[in-house]
Amino acid sequence: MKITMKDIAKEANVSVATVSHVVNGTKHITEEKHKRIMDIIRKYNYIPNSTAKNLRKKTTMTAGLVVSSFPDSFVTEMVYGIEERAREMGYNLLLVNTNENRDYEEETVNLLYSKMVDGIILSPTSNDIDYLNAYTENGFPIVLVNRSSPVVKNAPSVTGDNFQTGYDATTHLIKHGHKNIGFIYAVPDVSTTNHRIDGYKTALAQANLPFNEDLLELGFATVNGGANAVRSLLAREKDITALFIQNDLMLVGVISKLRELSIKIPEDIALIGFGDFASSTIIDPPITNIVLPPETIGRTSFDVLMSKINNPDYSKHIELPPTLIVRKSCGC
Amino acid sequence: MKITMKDIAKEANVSVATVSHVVNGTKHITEEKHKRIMDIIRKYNYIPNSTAKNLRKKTTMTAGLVVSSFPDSFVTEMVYGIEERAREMGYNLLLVNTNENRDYEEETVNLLYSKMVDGIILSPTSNDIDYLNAYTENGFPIVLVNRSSPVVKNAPSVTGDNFQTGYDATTHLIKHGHKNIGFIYAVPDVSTTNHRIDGYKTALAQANLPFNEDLLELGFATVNGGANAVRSLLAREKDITALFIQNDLMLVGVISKLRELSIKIPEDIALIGFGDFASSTIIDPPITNIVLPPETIGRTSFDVLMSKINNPDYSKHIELPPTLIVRKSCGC
DNA sequence: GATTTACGGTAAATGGTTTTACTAAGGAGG
DNA sequence: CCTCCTTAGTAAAACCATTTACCGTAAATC
Repeated sequence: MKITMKDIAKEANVSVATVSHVVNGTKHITEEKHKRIMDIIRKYNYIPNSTAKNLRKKTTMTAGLVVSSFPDSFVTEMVYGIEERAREMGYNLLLVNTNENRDYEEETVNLLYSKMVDGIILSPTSNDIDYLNAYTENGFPIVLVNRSSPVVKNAPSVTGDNFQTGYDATTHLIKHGHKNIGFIYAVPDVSTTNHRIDGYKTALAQANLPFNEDLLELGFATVNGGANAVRSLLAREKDITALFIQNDLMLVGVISKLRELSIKIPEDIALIGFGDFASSTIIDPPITNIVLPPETIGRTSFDVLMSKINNPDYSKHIELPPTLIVRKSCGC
Repeated sequence: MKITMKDIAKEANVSVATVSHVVNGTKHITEEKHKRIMDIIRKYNYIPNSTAKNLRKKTTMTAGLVVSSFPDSFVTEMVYGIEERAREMGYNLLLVNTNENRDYEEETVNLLYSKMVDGIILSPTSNDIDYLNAYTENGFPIVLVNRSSPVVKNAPSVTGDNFQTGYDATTHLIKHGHKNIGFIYAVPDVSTTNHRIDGYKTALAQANLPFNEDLLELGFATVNGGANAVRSLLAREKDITALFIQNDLMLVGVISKLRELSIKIPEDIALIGFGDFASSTIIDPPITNIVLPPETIGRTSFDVLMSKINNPDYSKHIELPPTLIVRKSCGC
């Protein structure tokens, strides 16, 4: 049978209040009683019941973390950063992966709310998440991470600067003389993709190059997804000389497929990938990537959640800048 | 202000018990009252407080997941499997990464216990975890995953068959004529490493080859860690003709370093890696890996936790077999 | 017609803690 | 000696739900 504060109090011949004060140091208790109580606590290896404590204190020191595409490598690193920062701040994390399912996301937020988490860090499945406003407008702290959404009010966000990401990658390829740049992506209708496409378009426009919608290719975020995407893209658009690929797994598929088709990288088709994964350096040719800092995004988002919890008016949209890591696949 | 069952009851002119019965379907309530109550619940968007519920019911539908080396790719896939299975079973997961810190692991188990999780899935930092027995002997459900430990009683485990992993990889290299096989690993004093070394030794013994302790090299589980490990290993042992590397990041470092030293793979040194990561196929030469199924290990471990929760006597040690994925780096 | 049984509903206890408001006792100051 | 603080300790309320035990009433059974 589980031992409670009441049991300790009884054995020590004091009130539960006194035991509570000893446990939490909320009031000075005479040396003698303090020792007596502590001895009994240790004797029984008493561990206070946080659930009861949470109920009373209306706080759980737990945050919800809702991600949409675990275990994508970017998301994984981000989760790592969030978990680490949470741990440093004495918080625990309730992790849920929605697998890009919007309805399940909504259910999950409900569930986490009912579990009385102190706040939620959410990487939404889509832009269509106005259900969140019911929470945020009531002052429940929610911060958007990685992906943002224009429809939700009163929720700070921490993301990469995806416009700049699309812009920088595209501009770099344009500088190499490319005019027909394929854009391969994995998730439609989310800010990450949309903003990168905006950046892509803007870079083209600034170079007086036309935007061709057919150069955009959606695929699954897997190796095969990448292979299939590049196959159908190349079948449709013969003049492509460069590819900007938004996902590391897809990139592997793309490379396989290009080799299979005896298309040389970067001579025939230049490549820029997204996200710095370890083997980029040892692939032939070494891959040029544009990267955003997932761990920093994660850590920052937790800090923002803390700010939001402590100050309901807190409202910032933080965008972290990308870095282009130039190697050989872009033709440099 | 948060709305409670009491508020609903008041507005509906019924007792809280009745509201509870409507919410949980625990008793039949007349159509008319049922509707009246449900309408009010919807009107206020009432969400029951799980903390109060948990306190009363002594169960939280939440499990603790304590991993030691997130975001290692194997562990990440495993976490994915666990999370997915938990979700399917209506459970939530409290995720904590101990970063190979044994003391923090102990603290964490305490914390999770106090949070009244229904059980814990733990990937321990070391073999030295007898503190766990205080929990398991009291019937608190703990299952060990990925790594097991001989000192903890009454805790089922789900791991890969690491003995076989070490044995199969080594045997394969021996068949290619290799006699001096380096073994590069990242974590000392854990079952995964120890069992693989046992398998390595057994394979050597069966081939009447001597075991040389100096062929074992410990390094950090990073790209640089791999590069450093292979450098110091080769400086010490000139005759090495094959390497078995336990970690994908280290493998990348090893390949970089070997190329830097103009050592050809597999002609000069053959390679077997652990774990199937996507780019294995596009690296030159394609990497031969021995793999264990992290997602299945994860899913299974959650099922085992369910079994343990429902039956305190449940006690199984499940080991999943490895598969050798032969490509070119081993010289095949 | 007497006795069960079923049904709908509720009061109150319960879960384990925190926290407020109060008491009693001892000490200081005048 | 009286008053005023301070201090150590405690009783009880609060947190928000679930669940047991019970109470009428009406229907069913013999």
